[in-house]
Amino acid sequence: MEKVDGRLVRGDQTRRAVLRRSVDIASVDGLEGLSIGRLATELGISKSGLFAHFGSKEELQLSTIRAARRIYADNVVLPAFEVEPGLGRVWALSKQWLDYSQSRVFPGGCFFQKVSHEFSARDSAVTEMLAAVHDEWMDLIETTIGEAISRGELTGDPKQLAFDLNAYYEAANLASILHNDDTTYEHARQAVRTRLESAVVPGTPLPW
Amino acid sequence: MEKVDGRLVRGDQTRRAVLRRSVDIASVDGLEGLSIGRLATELGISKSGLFAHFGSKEELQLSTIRAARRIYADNVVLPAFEVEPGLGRVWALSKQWLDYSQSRVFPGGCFFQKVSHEFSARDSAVTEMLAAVHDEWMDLIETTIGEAISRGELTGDPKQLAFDLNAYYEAANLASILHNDDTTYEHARQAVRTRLESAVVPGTPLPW
DNA sequence: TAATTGTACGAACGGTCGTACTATTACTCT
DNA sequence: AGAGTAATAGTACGACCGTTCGTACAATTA
Repeated sequence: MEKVDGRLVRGDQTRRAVLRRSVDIASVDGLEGLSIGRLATELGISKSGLFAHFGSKEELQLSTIRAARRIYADNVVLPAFEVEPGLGRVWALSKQWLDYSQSRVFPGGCFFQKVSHEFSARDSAVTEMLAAVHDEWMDLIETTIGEAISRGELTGDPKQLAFDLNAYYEAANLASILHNDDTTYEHARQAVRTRLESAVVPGTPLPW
Repeated sequence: MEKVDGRLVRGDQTRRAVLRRSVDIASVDGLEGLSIGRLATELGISKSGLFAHFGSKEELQLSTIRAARRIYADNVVLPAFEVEPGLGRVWALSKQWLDYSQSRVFPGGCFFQKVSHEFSARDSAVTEMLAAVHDEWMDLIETTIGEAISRGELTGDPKQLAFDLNAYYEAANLASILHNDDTTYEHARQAVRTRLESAVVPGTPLPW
């Protein structure tokens, strides 16, 4: 029971407020650095009241990942999908991703980069969900590239191209946060353009 | 006072044993997940005795980074530097890095990837040291590429090429750990080869 | 031999962690 | 209006955190 007549009931409002704060904290301090007591204090609610919404720390972490996924979809995927399938959409996806990272939709940079590294070497439900999200994302790039290939705008191995593009995104994200300097995004944008040009079918108009 | 007649004294042996374990733990659970109590228990020594060697948690973290840097230098940089400067060395550096990650010199994959993400959005002495190590590493790649350019084996912007190669390394490292599957290293090796071929001066023999 | 230093120890400190229970408040529905 | 339920708060817990302390023993130096 989350909605009544389309209106949010009290509990769900709290839940949303908690998760909105959770994703920001986790993008900076990780999903372990995200502590229930701290979260409650910052939101001005009781620790036990907050805890009751999730039942366990792990469930809070999983819910936080789901919330971050929605924000990610809204800020990266949806805008890119307003562009027609093909090379234009591949470029839009790259542009949206780098803008998403650079504009600090999450204060600590890409949420998923952060927490994926945090849980990468463990074996938990959180790790599994993060691996699934990573898979989902790589599949999405590959599919988008596949559409461009079907339309005769790109050639080559979509998996390889997806790997390369994603690598540029991630590298720019880390370097920019670590050095608090976003000149690296230009390297990434240049890398994307050059890599796409190497795979583009002659005669195809370039979207940048 | 660390050595007597070239022999290690007791305290330094302990210190080394601690750090050898620290880098492994940190590569899996991060530098915050590295707790003094746990470390002491695993090594069978007292918490307070261990603590006395470092004086603070932060100093333990900094020492751990220095220890990891030595291991990194031994396993990645030194082997590559046995190859003559030029394209061959650039390739050797890439190969060594991917082997270093794939062979799990650190059980959690690349130590620096892990902890750099962990501390990237913070502002501490640890963050500064990690940023410095990252800089040092990027400079090393650029210099190595610069040598190949001076010898007329490569063309283009060394900074851009360094960014691209490092991006392939990092992306392969994360994907392989997250999915517990090392097929992604072949994507990385292929990406490195293709990228180098795009910058190689015609007539230069390829080292792979 | 005496004094000093290096190394490691156990115990305890105040804090924070996640979690479990019980009470209290606020809202819905008949 | 009163019962019933959902949401929040209060309190307490055991475990672990980094850190400090006083102490014991061994090795080095005087």
